[in-house]
Amino acid sequence: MAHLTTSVEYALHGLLWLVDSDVALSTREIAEVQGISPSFLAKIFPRLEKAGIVSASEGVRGGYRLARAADQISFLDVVNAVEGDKPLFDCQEVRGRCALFGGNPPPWAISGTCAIHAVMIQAEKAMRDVLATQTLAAVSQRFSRKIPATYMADLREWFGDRHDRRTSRIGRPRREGPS
Amino acid sequence: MAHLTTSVEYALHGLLWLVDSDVALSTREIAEVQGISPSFLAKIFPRLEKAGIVSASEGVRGGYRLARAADQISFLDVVNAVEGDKPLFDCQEVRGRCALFGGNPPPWAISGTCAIHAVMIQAEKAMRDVLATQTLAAVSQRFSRKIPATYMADLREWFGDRHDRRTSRIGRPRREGPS
DNA sequence: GGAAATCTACTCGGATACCGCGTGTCCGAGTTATGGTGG
DNA sequence: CCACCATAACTCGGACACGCGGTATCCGAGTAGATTTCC
Repeated sequence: MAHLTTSVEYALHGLLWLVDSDVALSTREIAEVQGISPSFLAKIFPRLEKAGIVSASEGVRGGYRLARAADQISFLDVVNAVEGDKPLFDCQEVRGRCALFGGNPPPWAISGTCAIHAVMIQAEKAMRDVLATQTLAAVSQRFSRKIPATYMADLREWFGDRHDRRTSRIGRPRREGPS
Repeated sequence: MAHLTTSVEYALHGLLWLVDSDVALSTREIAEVQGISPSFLAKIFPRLEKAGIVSASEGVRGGYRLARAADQISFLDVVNAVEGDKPLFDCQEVRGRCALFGGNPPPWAISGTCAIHAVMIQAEKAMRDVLATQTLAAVSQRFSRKIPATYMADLREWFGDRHDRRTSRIGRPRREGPS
């Protein structure tokens, strides 16, 4: 398992579907069009909503939309929302455990940040800076440049069919018994 | 658990003890002076040796020394040695799983690197670049500036006592039976 | 025809299981230096 | 006096247990929208 988890990857891929969509998409739709687990994606999106990245609408034809413009959503926003800005390195404070201190480390040994920790913080900041510069809009644009027109049409059809099938069964009570 | 693990932290702290040492230090000594698990540290140092960061000498008074100058050992070297340059992000290739492809993604969809993956690679590179700039010598120097002279003397005594006790018992067969 | 009931699909939240990996311990094998022992 | 042996401490390597957290599934509760039913 890497530090940037699969959850983040699924969230980002899912969000890209919302960039150009004018209707709300349910987690099930997003999951199934990508061939990933609907149950798992349904656990990720609430975190994005709590972070204000997407807004949810309930009920039939409910789903998620982007809560703000795609160029205002950075990769860092998504990572923090899904993982809760988990640190890259958690210092065990080895400094203060030196045998000579006997459990009572002197102030000079534990003041400030650990020299090793400081390097790691710097490395983490460099990583996060890169994530902060990349937005959903930029990546979406970069990606849509590769897509052939026929694929776009097929996608529209796929979502259209799904949408029709969804609403056509709403509210129709069962005529007869089970099976 | 973070991406830069406790093993890396222990390795770095351990290596710092070797920077200014003219004798080889055993993993047990290094672990006990720092108050960490000797068994665990003994599992980490062989990796550093395999990577050519330290050199081991066997037998009594054996132990580890730095295999090259401390300013030629970067944090990145240590991280790679201990963790085996585990990627920050492992792409699940969601691109090719789109439902429209039906298991056979077209070449345009899976050629090149995934747009999301590319961002992560860039972020990882930024992190590794920082780690590559920091050397053991630099951090050791930064740290030794904080250490009072009395502490240095105490340390020398601690290692001296240990060394004497170690050699004074070598080769002396038990005079009497157990206990 | 309009209001209420019904049904469906959705989001939300929690409970649960699985599994890989990092942490930590333990033990046996092989190696080296030291000091005692026997020729 | 010298060669040999026993001992202690070390590295090396693997086996093993433990626990945490990420992945993944399932289910119940509450909600919104469309249709049918009833007055």
